[in-house]
Amino acid sequence: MKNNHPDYHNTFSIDAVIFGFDEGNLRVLLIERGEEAFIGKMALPGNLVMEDEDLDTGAARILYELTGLKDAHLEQLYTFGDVNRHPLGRVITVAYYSLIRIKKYKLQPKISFAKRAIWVSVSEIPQLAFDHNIIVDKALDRLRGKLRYKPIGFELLAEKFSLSQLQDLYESILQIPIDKRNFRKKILSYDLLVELDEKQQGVSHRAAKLYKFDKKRYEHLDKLGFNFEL
Amino acid sequence: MKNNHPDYHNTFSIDAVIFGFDEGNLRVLLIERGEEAFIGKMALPGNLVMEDEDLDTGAARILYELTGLKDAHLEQLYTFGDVNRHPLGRVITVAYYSLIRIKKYKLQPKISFAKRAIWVSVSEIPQLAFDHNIIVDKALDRLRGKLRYKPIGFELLAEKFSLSQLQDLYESILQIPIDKRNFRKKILSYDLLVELDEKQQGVSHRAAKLYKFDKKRYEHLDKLGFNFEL
DNA sequence: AAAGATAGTGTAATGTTTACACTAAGTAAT
DNA sequence: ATTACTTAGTGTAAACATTACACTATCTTT
Repeated sequence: MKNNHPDYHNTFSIDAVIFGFDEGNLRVLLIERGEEAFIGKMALPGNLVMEDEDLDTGAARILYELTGLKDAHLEQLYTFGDVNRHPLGRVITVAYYSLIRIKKYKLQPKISFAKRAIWVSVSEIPQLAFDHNIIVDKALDRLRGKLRYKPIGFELLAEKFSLSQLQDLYESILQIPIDKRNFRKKILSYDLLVELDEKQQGVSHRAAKLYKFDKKRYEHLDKLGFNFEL
Repeated sequence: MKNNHPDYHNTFSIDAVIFGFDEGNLRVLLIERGEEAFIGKMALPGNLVMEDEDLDTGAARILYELTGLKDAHLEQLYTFGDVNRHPLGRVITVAYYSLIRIKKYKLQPKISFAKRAIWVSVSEIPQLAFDHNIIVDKALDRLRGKLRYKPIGFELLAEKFSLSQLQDLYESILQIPIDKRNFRKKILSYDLLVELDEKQQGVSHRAAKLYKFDKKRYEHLDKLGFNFEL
């Protein structure tokens, strides 16, 4: 079962782990594969890289073709290169990951390589093609690690959010309870949130104030050596 | 200059950034290349991966062949895949890094691909072949980041070391001054160092007590959710 | 008007980090 | 054997950060 397919000789691919957050659930973007190997199985969006294409460029292209997503800020995660990870030959894959706002995008595969693209809660991920379950686990580890010391949670929320929504995100991704007063005190102390003149709409209880993340200010402080930590 | 060499068609390589520490200097292991491209230039130890070889296995093999080093604990760093990073064709490279005790190993290339292997202080790294300066910079960033929240400094020191040597290592890699009393208080508070019944030998001043790192205990605490931080 | 739901708020106790300077032990030179 | 030199080794008080903890405010629904 090794190196026996002409198109899969000594070549490389990209797979993307795209996280979203929705109704208190962390979700991953999966496609249903429309081609061999693993036709019909769920998998991460991924495909072969072209020969005249930088890795980062290829990652953006492949994500767009398979899901319709554009402009996600992809970061490299890890490279998986076990000899037998692909049944049709030697393919190493460079995994990327990204955090996006689910509602900002409409999923729509551009090529039949993906039959459809869907958001799946991380607690309900099925058995995936290739070693993709391992890749998702690695991405989850990275996300959890990074969430504690970089202000990246905002990328998963709507632009305007309440402090409770933010706390809910941290609690649900890190799987720890957080004290409400201490959470607010700490997150506000960094002075990275801008309080808006606006409240939640359409909730059947007291509406919360909305905030947005001051990215400019964070980047400024970051350069000065400031360290975020939740 | 692209994809015009039959051996370099759509293929991948591994490069290793091996750090050592010596006389207050952080050093990187470099080879002098004995083959094209960049013959005669200094470069990271690196070579093409074989088709029937896992990445991790290939990394260990290549490091051994080019430097004589065995059993270094290699960790994946990042994958570099710009189209034009290699002048003879499309080669993506998976970079690995490792921290080792310089004195534990004798450098001795096993194949002529490397004319010689030497330790170079990070402050004196020349212009290297390919994009290897960028790879070294990335490894340095990773090392500095990791040093703060994982007890990895010990891998660079002799098995038995004094607290001053350890402090010197932190100060010199992180390029910050550290208060001696606070440093000792903190590092000892983790209870990860075993005080030995032994002192420094052959120094022309008061000899320091020697310690060793209790790796077993660290791994145990790590599993329980303990977080090291300097 | 009452019940239900979530938002929003302060303080005291505990633990951590920081800043800071002298004595102890050994070697080398006279 | 005394002195000078070099690095090892040590404690405390003040500032700061973290934790634990419970009630009132605001809005909607009935």
